Amino acid sequence: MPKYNPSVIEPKWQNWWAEQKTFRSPRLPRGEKAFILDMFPYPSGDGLHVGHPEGYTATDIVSRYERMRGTSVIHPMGFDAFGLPAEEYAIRTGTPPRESTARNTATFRRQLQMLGFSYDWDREISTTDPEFVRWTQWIFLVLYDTWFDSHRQQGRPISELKIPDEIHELGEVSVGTYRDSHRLAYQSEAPVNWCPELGTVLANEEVIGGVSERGGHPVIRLPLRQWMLRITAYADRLGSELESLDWPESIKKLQRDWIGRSTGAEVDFFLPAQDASEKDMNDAFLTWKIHRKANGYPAQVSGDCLRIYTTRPDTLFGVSCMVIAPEHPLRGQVTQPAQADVVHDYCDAASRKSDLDRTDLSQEKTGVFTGSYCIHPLTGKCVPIWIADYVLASYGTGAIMSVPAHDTRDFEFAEAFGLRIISVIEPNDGDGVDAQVFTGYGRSIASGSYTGMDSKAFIEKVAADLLKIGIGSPATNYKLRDWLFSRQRFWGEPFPILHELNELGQPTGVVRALDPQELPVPLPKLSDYRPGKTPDPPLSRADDDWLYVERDGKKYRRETNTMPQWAGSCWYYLRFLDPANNEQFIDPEIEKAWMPVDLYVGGAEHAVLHLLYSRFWHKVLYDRGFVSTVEPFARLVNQGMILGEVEFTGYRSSSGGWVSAGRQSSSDTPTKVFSEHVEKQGESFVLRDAPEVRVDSRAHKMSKSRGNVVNPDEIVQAFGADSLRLYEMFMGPLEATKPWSTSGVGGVRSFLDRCWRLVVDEGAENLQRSPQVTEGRPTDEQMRVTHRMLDKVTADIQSLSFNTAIAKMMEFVNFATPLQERPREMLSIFIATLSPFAPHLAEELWTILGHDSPVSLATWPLVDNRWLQDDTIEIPIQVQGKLRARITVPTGTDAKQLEAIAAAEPKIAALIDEKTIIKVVAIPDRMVNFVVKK
RNA sequence: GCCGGAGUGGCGGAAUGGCAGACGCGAAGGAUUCAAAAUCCUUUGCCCGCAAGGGCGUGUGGGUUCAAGUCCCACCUCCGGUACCA
Repeated sequence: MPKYNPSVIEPKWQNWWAEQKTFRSPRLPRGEKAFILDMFPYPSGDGLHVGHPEGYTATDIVSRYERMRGTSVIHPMGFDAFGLPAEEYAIRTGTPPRESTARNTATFRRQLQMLGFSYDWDREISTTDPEFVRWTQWIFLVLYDTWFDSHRQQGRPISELKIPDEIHELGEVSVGTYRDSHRLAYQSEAPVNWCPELGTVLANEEVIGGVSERGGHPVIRLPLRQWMLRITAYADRLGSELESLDWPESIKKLQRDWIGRSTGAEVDFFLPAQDASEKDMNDAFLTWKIHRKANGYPAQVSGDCLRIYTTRPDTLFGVSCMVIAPEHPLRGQVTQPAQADVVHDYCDAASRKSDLDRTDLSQEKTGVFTGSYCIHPLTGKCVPIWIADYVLASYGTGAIMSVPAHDTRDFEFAEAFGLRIISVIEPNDGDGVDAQVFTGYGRSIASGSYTGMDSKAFIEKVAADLLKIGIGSPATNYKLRDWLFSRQRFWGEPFPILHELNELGQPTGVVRALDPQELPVPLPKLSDYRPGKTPDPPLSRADDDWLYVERDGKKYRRETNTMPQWAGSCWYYLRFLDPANNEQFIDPEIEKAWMPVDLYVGGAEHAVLHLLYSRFWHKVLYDRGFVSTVEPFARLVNQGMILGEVEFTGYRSSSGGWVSAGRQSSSDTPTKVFSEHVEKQGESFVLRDAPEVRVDSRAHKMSKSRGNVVNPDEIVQAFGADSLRLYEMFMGPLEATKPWSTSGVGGVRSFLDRCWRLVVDEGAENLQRSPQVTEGRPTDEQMRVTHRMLDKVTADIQSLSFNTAIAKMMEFVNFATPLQERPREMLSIFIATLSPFAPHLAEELWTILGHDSPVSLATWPLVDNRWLQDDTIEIPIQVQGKLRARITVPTGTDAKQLEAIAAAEPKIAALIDEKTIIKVVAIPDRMVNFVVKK
């Protein structure tokens, strides 16, 4: 009784593929190439999740299909093993990260291999391999050695940075400082996001709503020396070069919004001596204006004015006050003695607020008056200066002009402190008139010589006017901040950087990059690798042997921060192409031949992290001539999330009775209800035994705490890898979020059983071909069904519509199962078509059908178009757009004939009899519609 | 609040503006079996009807069209993301 037994045939073919190196890719592609890439996983301690195989199966199907079409395919896999998840696991289980990572990686590798993915395992990489780390560090040196030429919009070697004469004159140290201030990798001492719970600082992108993206821990602001990457230099290109990419629009938009380019104007407000008389103030203001007109708008602000950034210079006449951030550099200068105490208290409180507090309390605007005034450059009027924490120091100039009539936040601020609200824009035609605050564009009122102008024209003109008199300038700003690139954790790449020490062992502030030949810098051996409660990195506890080095007679201390999780993933795709190269990070010939990535599949959660960071690195490598493409990932597809099985939830009150869903309060306990106790009533589900009680029906995210996590190992054991692969593709569109259903896996398993029985004689003693498999020619009908299936599956693979491809193959099996004679030729086409989806079963059946070489290397069957057409076709006939009858006509029957045949159809004839036909729409091979007069 | 995405049978889901519900799950019936499992076959959107047949149906309300799940306008609900960026 040879039944379909995946637990035998799956390992058998996996071993065979591994031994034969069936999926090895050539060094260079021959003919067409396809670089098909998955987002490589973090080998966490929990093993593979059913979400992983979804994208991996999709790319595997495409890879196998492309290979069968004769394309040179590179389809690699590796592990992103540095970083917090692995390290947290290591700490939790008390094992050194390298050991736990090795173990977790082994589990992931085993699970991936168990699913029969056609990776070229000879190209496997891990970001933690010293050889990989070496090149990650090398790229850091490239970043360190690059400055951004904003005129050319290009990164260039630091040696090509022109040193201004006045800097030269100041000597070596100043030249060094000048260079350092232009490098793409630089150190900065600024308030950063410190997460005490994780024991590290985090990048902006890793902080969401004031808490850490990973773990949801609170984050506070702390000034610290950190390594930064100047991603903001590339902001324009990261935005504009998205255009050409075949990515989901939603992801492009997410990136554009994150970059957050805005245009507007900078305006300087004159800051007079506060104790001067009104006349002196006016004189000083006039002198200042004359000076500005003569010398133009200065690039650097001096202390005699307050510079603000606004996107709406057309509201300049509606200013009621200036607001500066608590951390603004002019804070001390503008704070009058009488206000010093309140200002100090306010700013002190603001600095100690966590980001979470700042956002949480966002409803109520707070602030303090400084006691100072500045002078409006166009009206000459005095404007009070306030401090408020709703203004961010890190954006624009850290100061704004507050226009309560036309900005919601300014309005709230003005309301809270009773400030004047001056309306300067009238809506054009009643849009938004009833709102308290009008933030739209319209016609200017009470705006001096600009009164009556259209907002947009105003914006252009005033920016130009201000530039002419040296008081303002058009300006562009970005929400994107420079990338905080260092972490106070153990499990990451050490920086290839040395800090010079003086005779006393104190850092001199001079930094020295290692030579490429000195790489990799290994991680030191530590007995305690846990993060500290303070920002002092674990690496600072390393032995002196590691920590201190001597070069050219000078003593140095190594950088003890490590790189963040994202470093390795920024460039791993390149290393896959040339994983063993120990001369260079990649051979340019290989890079040119394989790049860019033709299909990149992964989760949407990386939309602004990994995908933005790696694009940035890639552009730097491109500018420096190390890679040949501007963008790394030509086509991106996000697979949707797989939720847990649908659950019904009822609510029980404290007295034990049921509470209808929607009416429950937080004191009622959610209770799981089994589906057999539930029925549908109208729009909602209710308890079968108590129909007045509604229950919620919903699939939830898989999580350990909910206990709805599906383990791929168990599914493979119960149904086989081919069933898991097929089910995940059959659930619905790749990009959709969809709930898991174990009985659905059973469904595709029985489909595979049916495939097996098409070929194998289950009644026989031994494994042998079913006697119903014949050598004869397929009938015309069989050819039609087979080629139509093939045609549909081929098209669906190309559009990644795997669910409908599988449905079509199921239809084929439904057709073929009752056949008493099943030509081998027909079955061979089917098995070849099935093979990218269920490769193990396909290999086995292919062999049983008598083929010598594996189906994985077979040629994708060619669609014969003559089988796609029928001789006759059934056509719906409508009257008044309603389906009334069907007729069968020869394919290609023209409209006139079609109309005649349709009108003659008895039922139609009865319906249109004695009625006036106004119009007949007859479309050959489609439909006929009679429009009649009532 | 803002930005995405989605609302189609009991469920997952199909449908170049042209026969709504392909395919699968579940359910019901039958064949096979001593019996069960497995397998095979049939039915399965809702309502009226013994039937033939008819009516109603893609979140709601309008519109465009000979024809709308699909296009346009307004709204509702759910899911996901995001939060003072001037």
